[in-house]
Order: sequence, then structure tokens, then C-alpha cells
Amino acid sequence: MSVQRQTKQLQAIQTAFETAGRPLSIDEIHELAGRDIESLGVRTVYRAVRRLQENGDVSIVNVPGGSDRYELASVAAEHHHHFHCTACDRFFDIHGCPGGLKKLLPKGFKLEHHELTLSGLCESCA
Amino acid sequence: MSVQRQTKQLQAIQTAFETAGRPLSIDEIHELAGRDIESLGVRTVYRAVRRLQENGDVSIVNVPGGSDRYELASVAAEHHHHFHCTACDRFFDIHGCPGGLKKLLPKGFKLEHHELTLSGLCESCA
DNA sequence: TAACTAATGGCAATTAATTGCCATTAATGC
DNA sequence: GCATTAATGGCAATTAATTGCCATTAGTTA
Ligand SMILES: [Mn+2]
Ligand SMILES: [Mn+2]
Ligand SMILES: [Zn+2]
Ligand SMILES: [Zn+2]
Repeated sequence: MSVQRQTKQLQAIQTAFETAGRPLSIDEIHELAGRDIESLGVRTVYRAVRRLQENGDVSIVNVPGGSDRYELASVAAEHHHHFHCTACDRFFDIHGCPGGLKKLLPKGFKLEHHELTLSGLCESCA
Repeated sequence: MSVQRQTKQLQAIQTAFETAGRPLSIDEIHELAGRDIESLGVRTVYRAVRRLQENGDVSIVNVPGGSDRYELASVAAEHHHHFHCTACDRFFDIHGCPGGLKKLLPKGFKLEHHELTLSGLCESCA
């Protein structure tokens, strides 16, 4: 396999994830990293996110309704959930989990994962 | 406004919802109702579901990742959640709710709704 | 610095879900 | 049964997200 080059674009994208501290959509990454790299193309964001996923640095966050978000794998490693602000359409990490989900399960079903999305207004929109 | 006609197609679609007893995708509705109406077109399913939604008889269920599902509004009226079988890709109703979500909320955030999706294997796939 | 080629970015093309169009069918009321 | 027109269904067209293509740029190593 060939050597992966460390480009300004990839760096700006990684920095966007770190400074945002919340799950980002492709467009949000494009917008945030684009502040550093004025000519950043969306095509490059798609490729960078794919590569970061393949390298295990970024994980996908499937959300109900809207488009996918992505977050640092280091953040995803710790079980947590998300909050969706219906005003600004941003997602935020929610640390913790209500638990007690096994007892909700119908008989015969096998529980493997679960996903919880709270929604409402974030601090700056409330 | 004009009078809505009661067609075989619409009846078959309503029956599909009632006999399935779980949230259905457009394709599932097409498949299930198509057993009654052999020539049922997908175009008709889209229109019927839209009309049932507008009439308040059916509600949309946004699911993480996959395509939208629809369920009877009478079922949706009672707060509940869903289970997604990763083997057969079907969704099932989960009655009940873990609760205690307010305490997970960051300061300043306002909680309005929440959505929980369990996943794993349903009874027939387990 | 030069050579090599990974990476970029603009735009066309693809994919999947949904809708527009329209000739035909059939539910409704008289 | 007949007239009226809502509804159907096949297919083209649209929409939004993602990918293919490819000439150009720029990171890396010698
Ligand atoms: Mn997260
Ligand atoms: Mn349900
Ligand atoms: Zn907000
Ligand atoms: Zn199953």
C-alpha cells in the first residue's frame, strides 16, 4: 500500500472535529474546515471522512431523519447518546445512558445495541 | 373539497397496517397490500400513505439509518419506542420507556422529545 | 531541487427515494 | 345504467446525497 500524505485539508478536517467537540455533518465539516482552507471542496471532505473512518479515527453517527453525522472514534468509544437541537440542527453528545432497556424487550428478542436521541433546544437556542 | 373514494387499494393498505401490527416501510406496505391487489403500484402506495397521514390516520416513524416507516396514528398516540431486527430489517413496537432522561441533559438545554431504537434479533430471527 | 504519485476539487454521473404527468380505470350519486 | 371525476399505475423526471472522472496541485523521498 502507498503512503498516506498529511495534507492541509486533512489536518483542517481533523482539527474541525477536535474543536467542535460534537458530531458533525459533511456540510458542517466543509464549513468549519473551510475557514482554514478557503478553497476546500466537498469532494475532499467526503474522501477525508471515508479515509478517517477506514483508519479507525472517525465513526459514523446515524440519526433519525436527517443526514449522517461523524464523530471522533475516541469519543464514540465511550457509550453515550445524542441531543438534536431542532432550532440550529446541531447534534451534541449526551454522556450517560438511562439503562434498564432489557426489561422493555419482548420475549424471544435479543438485544444487541440501542440508540437514544433527545431533542429540543440547545443552550444557545433556548 | 371533493369526496374521497374508498378504493380496494386503500382498503388493502389500511388492512396491511392493521394486520402487520408494526411500523411498515413503503416497500413493506407495497408487498403486504400487494397480496390482495395483485397489480398494486408503488405510486399508489405513496399517495395512499400521504393521504392517510393528512387525514391523521397514519404517523411517520423516522428511524436511524434506514428509510422511513409508517404506523397507525392510534398506535403512535401512546408513547412508545421501537426495535429494529438487523437480520430481517423489520421494526417492532416496544411498549414502555426507560424514563429518567431529564437528568442526562446538559445545563441550559430544553428537552422536548426523545427517540429510542433498540436493535438486535427479533423472535423469529434469534 | 527533481521525480514520483497521492491528493485535490470541479463537474458530470450515479443512486435511491419520491413526485409529476397522463391516459385509463373505477367509485359514487343520481 | 350513466355521467362525473377521484384514483390508479407505469414511466419519466426530480431531488438530495454520494461517487466517478481527470487535469492539476502539492506532499514525500532521494
Ligand atoms: Mn457522540
Ligand atoms: Mn411504533
Ligand atoms: Zn441549537
Ligand atoms: Zn428479524
